[in-house]
Amino acid sequence: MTDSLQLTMNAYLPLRDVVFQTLREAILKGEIKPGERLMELQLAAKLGVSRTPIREAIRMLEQEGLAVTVPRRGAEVAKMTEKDMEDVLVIRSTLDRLAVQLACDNITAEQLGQLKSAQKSFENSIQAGNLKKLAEADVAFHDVIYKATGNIKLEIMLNNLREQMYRYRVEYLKKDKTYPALIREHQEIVDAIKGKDKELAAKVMDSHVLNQAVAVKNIIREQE
Amino acid sequence: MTDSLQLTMNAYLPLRDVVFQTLREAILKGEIKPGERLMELQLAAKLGVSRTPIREAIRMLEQEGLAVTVPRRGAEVAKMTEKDMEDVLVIRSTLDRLAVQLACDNITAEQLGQLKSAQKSFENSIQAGNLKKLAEADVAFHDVIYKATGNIKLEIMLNNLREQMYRYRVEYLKKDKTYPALIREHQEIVDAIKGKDKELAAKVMDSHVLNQAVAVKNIIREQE
DNA sequence: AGTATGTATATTGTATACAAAATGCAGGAG
DNA sequence: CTCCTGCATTTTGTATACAATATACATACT
Repeated sequence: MTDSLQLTMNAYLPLRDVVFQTLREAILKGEIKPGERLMELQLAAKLGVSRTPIREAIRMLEQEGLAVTVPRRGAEVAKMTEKDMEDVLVIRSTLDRLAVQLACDNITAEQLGQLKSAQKSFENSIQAGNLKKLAEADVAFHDVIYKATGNIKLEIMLNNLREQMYRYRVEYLKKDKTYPALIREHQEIVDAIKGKDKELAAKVMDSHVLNQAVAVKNIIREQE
Repeated sequence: MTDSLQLTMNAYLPLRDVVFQTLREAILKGEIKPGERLMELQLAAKLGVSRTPIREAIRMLEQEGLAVTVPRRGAEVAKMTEKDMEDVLVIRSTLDRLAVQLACDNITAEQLGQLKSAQKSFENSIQAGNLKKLAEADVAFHDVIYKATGNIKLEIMLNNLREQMYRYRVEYLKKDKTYPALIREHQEIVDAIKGKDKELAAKVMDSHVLNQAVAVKNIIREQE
């Protein structure tokens, strides 16, 4: 784990929420690794709070699938096996298809603009070789689509599913050099949504997600 | 709320888990109603534990979508609007289709047997006019299918989605007298799975879920 | 009468204290 | 040398104490 996890004491949010966000970020960025233990006293000391908000944050991480706890032994960052990832990908591919189809129906002009600019920023990040920006732009791209569905529960679920892959996906973006393919796929998605062609959109999104499956599973296999 | 919520002090589970299960049950059964506040001190007194496990249980309920909390005001049982229910149903219908198709591929002989006996018990409950048993049999029926997918994450998600409808669904089972249709639908699903006809299974499951949509939404509309 | 303000009370937020279980290690028996 | 046992330490589980905020009601002012 990084030595100094720091709380960004923003607004007047309950500490549990701040702790939750902090730990979540740290896990997703890989600063705390799968299998690493989440010890309350240690975290409390590191973050300068008491155990209570730490414990509540852990309960929340648990329900998000980012942590696993064994009674009387405590929590650790959830590991994902290849099978887990496969399971998640099957679900995600199904729901992503649904999402993009709903987006075809419900997307607003403003959101379409956001989608295009996310796509632009994705391309730029690749040219600039900026991986952090690249990942962010990719998240933004899909976020616009999720929001455009008009189905908040779906948005939350898809964000959660994406989250579970994210740690591994960052590695994949580093390794996989088929960026042109990614750009093309994104562009096809934009076009399909713009043309409100639900069938096409679903098809393209499906292969977009499935393309990642192989790569991400390779990453996991290496780690096992 | 019921006056005496009681803890079933089973094994040596952490209290937070016992509290969580207890509250969850109470919410699903309608013993604690949507919009009702979940006050820590009150619940702690009622269940004979301190506030700490109550708080942790609430954090878990929150992530399951069964409770909503406003900082500095506390938690209450989540209300569902008609729109919420529509959103959930869209997702559930998609994932139920997926589930039944996966089940066609992966179901074991034993599970097929369980499916048939769940179906039997469903019919018997209707004849006996036992609503509690009826609801349980229905849950069991779908549970077998979820388990048969071999995709644990999917199983968890579908259980969660079902859970969110459950409170309203109980009412619907009381009102809606189209039991023969339900039996027929279940039988069609069993047959499709037995014949490993994925297309048919998906189609039947889809209409099965969608049939409930109208009824459940009516219940909600009445309550609003 | 209506609004504003202050105060009491209820309730959540956070920290800490104490209890119980798990873990690791040392020392001894075989 | 290996395995078992028991103690010390760590860590979680639960309860409680204290702080801060929100809520409700009463009172005063316009």
